Amino acid sequence: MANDFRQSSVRLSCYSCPLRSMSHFRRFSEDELDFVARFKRGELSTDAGATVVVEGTNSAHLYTVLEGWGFRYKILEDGRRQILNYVVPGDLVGLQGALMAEMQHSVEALTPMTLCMFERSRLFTLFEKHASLAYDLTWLAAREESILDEHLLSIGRRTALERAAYLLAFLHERGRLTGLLDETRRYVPVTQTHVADTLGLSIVHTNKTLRRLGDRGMIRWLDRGCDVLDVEALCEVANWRPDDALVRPFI
Amino acid sequence: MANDFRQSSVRLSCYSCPLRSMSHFRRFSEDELDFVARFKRGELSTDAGATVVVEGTNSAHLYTVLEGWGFRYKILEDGRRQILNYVVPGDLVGLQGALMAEMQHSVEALTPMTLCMFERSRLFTLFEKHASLAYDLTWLAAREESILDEHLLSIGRRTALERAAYLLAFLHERGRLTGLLDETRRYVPVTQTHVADTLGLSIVHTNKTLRRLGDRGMIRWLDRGCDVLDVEALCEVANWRPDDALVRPFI
DNA sequence: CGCAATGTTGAGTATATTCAATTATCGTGG
DNA sequence: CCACGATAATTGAATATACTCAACATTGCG
Repeated sequence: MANDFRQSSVRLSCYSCPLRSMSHFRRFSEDELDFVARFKRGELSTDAGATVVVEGTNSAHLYTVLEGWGFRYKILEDGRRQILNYVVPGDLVGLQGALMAEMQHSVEALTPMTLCMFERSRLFTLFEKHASLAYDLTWLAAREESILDEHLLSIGRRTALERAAYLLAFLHERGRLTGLLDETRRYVPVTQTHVADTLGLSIVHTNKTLRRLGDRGMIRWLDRGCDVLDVEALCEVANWRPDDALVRPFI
Repeated sequence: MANDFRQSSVRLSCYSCPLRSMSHFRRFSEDELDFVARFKRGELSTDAGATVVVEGTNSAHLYTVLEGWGFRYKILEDGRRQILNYVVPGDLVGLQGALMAEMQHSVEALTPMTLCMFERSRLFTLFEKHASLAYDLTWLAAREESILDEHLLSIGRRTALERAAYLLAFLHERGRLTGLLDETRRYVPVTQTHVADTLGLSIVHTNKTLRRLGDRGMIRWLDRGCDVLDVEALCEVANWRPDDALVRPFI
């Protein structure tokens, strides 16, 4: 439950970064790759359940997710928790802390994770020397913003069933694009408590709502997660279409 | 109700921009100011109720708010609307459209507004020539993200009363920092429908909730808006503290 | 003046929460 | 190996919260 970090034994070189070979991420020039390789300062491996970033602190580091699922959240004083968004390979973790005074949210691993670590103090150099990478950073921030917009629409105006359908379709899509899910691996690793804390519902009502999606054959709930059986149907219920941007930046 | 744009007769020079004299916004170097002055392509003046940006379109422009209040929103096919955030002087409008394929939300004016217009096509030049301004752009995107995080926490996990208190404290704080509100002008220009669509509540329930805040002497509802009488008390109810960052970037 | 938008209120209904109890699964230690 | 506790999922019942419907008051504007 507490922080549980392992020092990775094998360290990946940016030159052979497995994410770069995926069609979903944009190609780098040799120049950009050289810079990022020098920007990188290490790797962080965590167990499932580990807290990677703590609200109110200010880490000297900035991360990119290499492997695994995680989530960002905030809690109120009395313990009420709201999950803000999920992180998957290619996502930045800790940009806020790098730009502002301190982190305004925490990040926890859903599965074992590997993160690529960068020196916060060298971020401004990136802006000075590599406009294209700076542009990508802003792109990533703008995309996070548009995801949060959709989440707000969901929690604020969709019904419980629509919200649940949206969330699972959304997670399935993110997992699919980043190589975490495919035709055979369709297991989204969240508990019903995570779903409840994302949708702004109680666990009991979340359970009943997920059951309804299961009854309609759209998902199959297993222990600590579910298989997404029919993404199209989920999108239909939620009245949502995934963003069809083909390539995305990645630092 | 429809788009209603006026061509401004008097056009402000960036060198005498009224926002720059405010302590809330960071100072520019002469170099930066020169660039922004050339980046600027015009001004947009709108009436209250005008739609400045339409979801699904892709304007050739990017804006900075100079005067007035506005809001960003999304709607579902059947008309359900969710207000995502409010815009005040110094806020960027249309960054998403400038970076991604198209706008994922609309923007509407709450009061008459003046916006400073920039050429989208020249955005990349900003990244190439002015790292400090690019950094500011990313900072603004990250801050928008952290505001949306707080909104999500609010809609997802706060009670109706807490949500309403948070929203009014939040709007009052934003207005105060950007010169829209002060000791004498404390009128926040939103209808109860706007509040409802921001908080994810019905108008009827919003009305009853606002009345409770009024009964406790924290606000006084007027026609199409309210006076915020006791921000401290609102913050207390919401269990929220405004961000105490002193200066912020502004392009 | 009359319409349109906004704000208000009460009543009945629907949705979602809390409380409480039960089952299943997994890993740990005896 | 099995008992045990911890976490997760499930279910029913009572209650609270929020929504819809409907009617009416108020204001500003053409």
